[in-house]
Amino acid sequence: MARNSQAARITKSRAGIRPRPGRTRSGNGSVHNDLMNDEIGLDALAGHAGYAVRRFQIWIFQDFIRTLAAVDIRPTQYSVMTVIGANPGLSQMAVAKRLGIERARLVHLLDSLEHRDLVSRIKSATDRRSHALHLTARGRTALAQFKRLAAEHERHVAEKIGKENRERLLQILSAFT
Amino acid sequence: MARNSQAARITKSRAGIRPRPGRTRSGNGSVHNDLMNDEIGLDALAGHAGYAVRRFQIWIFQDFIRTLAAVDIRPTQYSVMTVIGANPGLSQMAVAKRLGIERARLVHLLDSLEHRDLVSRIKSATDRRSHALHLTARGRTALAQFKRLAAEHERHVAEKIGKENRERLLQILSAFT
DNA sequence: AACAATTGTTGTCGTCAACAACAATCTTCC
DNA sequence: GGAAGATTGTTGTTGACGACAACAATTGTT
Repeated sequence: MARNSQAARITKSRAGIRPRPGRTRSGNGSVHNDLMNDEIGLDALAGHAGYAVRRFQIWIFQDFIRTLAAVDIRPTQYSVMTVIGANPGLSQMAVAKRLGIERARLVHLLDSLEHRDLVSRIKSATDRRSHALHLTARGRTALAQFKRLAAEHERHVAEKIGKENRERLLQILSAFT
Repeated sequence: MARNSQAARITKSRAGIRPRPGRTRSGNGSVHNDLMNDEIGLDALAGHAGYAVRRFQIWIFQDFIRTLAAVDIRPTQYSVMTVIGANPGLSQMAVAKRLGIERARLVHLLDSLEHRDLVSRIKSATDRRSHALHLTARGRTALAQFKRLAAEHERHVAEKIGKENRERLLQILSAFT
């Protein structure tokens, strides 16, 4: 169903992070080509945190998606289930704020998870505007498996950048978690 | 022109990274609410590199966009101009590979930059399929200003996570640059 | 010369962030 | 107590972005 196909697509294009140019400059023998080696860079792109972070984020998400492809769970879905699992009864607003998701977006995410019988929206008795979010029984056992796979993904990260570097990175970015 | 309005939009919604919940759980007094404090978390979301990186990446891009809003340049546009500026004459394929962008996407990016007279596509004489990419005179002076603003953005990053942490992070992620 | 590969281009699809508008439902304040 | 304002979930739109597929023009290979 539409996401499986995408997961499959991503699984296909895989290997090292970026298809670093096997050969770089095409046949153009135009101006200013002082660097006759094969690397393009040395460019001023190094030293830009945003660029490195973006590339890393793409890599890490692709690995997450690939590692959890069998259960068809994407990072955002995982984070939603994790938060609900740890704090049953939260409203959609609360979950959205916690995860920095827009409540508009959460609607579709929950629709999907609810259709898969992983999460249930229970009408709150005290505030009839809001829904209390809970994992279903199936959702709870499923989440346990998701967490095992997520842990495997984290091991991939550690392999990629080093165990200590991963921990240092988590520490540096702890303010954003 | 369509992007200015978006930059303005982003500029508006601003402050600390995330609107951390002032009040958390809504009025629902439902099941399992063992934690009576105001924080939702303590959840298992800590320890997940991908989540922290995603949040950080969002923050850093928003700051970049905001800092360069006056010149209406987004991160991807900046990276394209930087690579072309450092390696004049590159083909679109070469730039796409270097930046991990699809060549299909680069077409629109270059269309935009070319319309703004920042970049020019010059038909290669040696390979008539490809275009040699160059900055225009206007593009060169513009890029110099962009780089000054980008440096200001980097200072924001350093303020946010600490100067040493920023450098450590750049070092950890250097493989992805 | 025939066939395969590459380059730029166009177009489609799905994800995602940001907004706006709306009905139903609290909350506040007079 | 009731009007005015705020909040919650929902629907829909826009734009940036990554992944793909198909195509014409051109180059490379055999």
